[in-house]
Amino acid sequence: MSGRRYERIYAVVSRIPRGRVATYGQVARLAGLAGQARLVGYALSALETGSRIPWHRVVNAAGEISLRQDGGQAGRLQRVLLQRERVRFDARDRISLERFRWRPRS
DNA sequence: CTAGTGACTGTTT
DNA sequence: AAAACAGCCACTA
Repeated sequence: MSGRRYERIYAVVSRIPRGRVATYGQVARLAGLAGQARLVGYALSALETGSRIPWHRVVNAAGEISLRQDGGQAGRLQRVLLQRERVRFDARDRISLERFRWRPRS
């Protein structure tokens, strides 16, 4: 099912702590796949419902939730899951990366 | 093998 | 500030 690249991506996403978010590009870089942000989105879309991977902590470079396909259902779920972790959204439905971006040590 | 697609992003209009 | 463009590459048909 999952290739080597997907596993690396999942391993990075799993390290994002509660109350923090990472961007697709950031996850790609940390997984050793610089410049392949789209692959991260592709890998997350392949996750099954109920997966243990904290997929909801990954947002786009603008600090917005990026889920275009599902009519907004999963997007609303992602927002709720993040708000439960006390991640705040502004009036334009954006998260301040300045405040909530995960900054792993080296 | 080729062509189309997409939970993206940095740069340029 | 917002939209268009051009790279990016695994996956599917």
